[in-house]
Amino acid sequence: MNIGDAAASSGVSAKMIRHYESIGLLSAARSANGYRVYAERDVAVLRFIRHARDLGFPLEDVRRLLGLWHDRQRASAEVKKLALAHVAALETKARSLDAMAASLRHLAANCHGDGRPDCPILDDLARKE
Amino acid sequence: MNIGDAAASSGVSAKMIRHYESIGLLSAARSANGYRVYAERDVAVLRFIRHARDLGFPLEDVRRLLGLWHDRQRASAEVKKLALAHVAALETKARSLDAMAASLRHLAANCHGDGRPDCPILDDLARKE
DNA sequence: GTGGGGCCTCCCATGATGGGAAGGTCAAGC
DNA sequence: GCTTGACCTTCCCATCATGGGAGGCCCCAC
Repeated sequence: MNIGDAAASSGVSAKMIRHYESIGLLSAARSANGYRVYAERDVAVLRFIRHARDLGFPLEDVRRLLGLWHDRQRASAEVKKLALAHVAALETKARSLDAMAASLRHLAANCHGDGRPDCPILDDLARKE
Repeated sequence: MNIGDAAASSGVSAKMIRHYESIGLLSAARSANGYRVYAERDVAVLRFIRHARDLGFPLEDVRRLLGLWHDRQRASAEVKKLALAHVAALETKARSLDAMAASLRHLAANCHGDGRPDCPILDDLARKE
C-alpha cells in the first residue's frame, strides 16, 4: 500500500503522514523505488493518531499514548491520568474562551450598533490600564 | 520614551511592539541614534492592541478595530458586527473544546484506572473508522 | 574609560497543517 | 515504444502570535 492509499483509508493526509514519520510517531518501509509502503497495522496507527488528534491531544501526548497502546503491560491508570489531565486543559481553555466571549458580548450589548459613532466596545479597548 | 518604557507602561513586550510595527499596526519615530521613540499616544495604541488581544481578537481584527477607532466618523454598527462575529467564533471554539472534553471524560469514566491493562480510552482511539 | 544595561537587526523555534516546486516512477492507452 | 497523467519523492515556505538569543551599537554612571 502506497502513501495515497494509506491516507485514504486512515483519513490522515499524505502530507501529515510524512510529517508524523519525520517526528518519529511512525515508521514506514520503502519499496525499491523509494516509495513508502504501508501495511494494515500502519493504517491502524494512523487512525489512532487521528482519533487522538480529534480529541485535541497534542502530538507529544499522542506519542505517549501510542507508547502505552503498544505496551500491553501498561496500567490503565497511566492512560487515565493522561486523559484526565488533557480534559482539564481542554476545559480550562474552553472556560477562558467563554470568559472572553462573555466580556465581549456584554460590551456589544451596550453598543447601539447604529450609525452613531459612540461605541462602548472601542471605549473599553481604549481604557487606560 | 524608548521602547522599554513603552513596553512597561503598555504591558506589551518590546519584542511584540517591534513585531506590531513590522506588520504595520504601529509606527514609531526614531531618535538620532536609531532608537524608537514613543509618545503617550503610542502607548494608548499599544494598550488598545493588548486589550483586543486579551479578548482573543486575531491581529487582523485588531488592525480593523484600530482603523475604526481612529476614524471618528465610523458607525458603531461596524464595530458591533466585528465584535459579535468574534463572539460567535469564540463560542464555536469553546463548544468544540467542551465536546472533546465531554467525550474524553466519558471514556475516562469507563476506565478502571488501576493496574490492569484494559483501557476503553485506548480501545476507542484504536477503533476502526 | 570601563562596565552594565538598553537598544538595534536578524535568525530560529514553537505546533499542526497546508501549498507548491522540481523531479523521479509507474501504468495505461495509442 | 512512447506519451500522458497520476502518483511518489524531497525541500522550502506560509500560517499565527510569541519568545529566545546572537552579535553589535549606544549611552550613562562610576
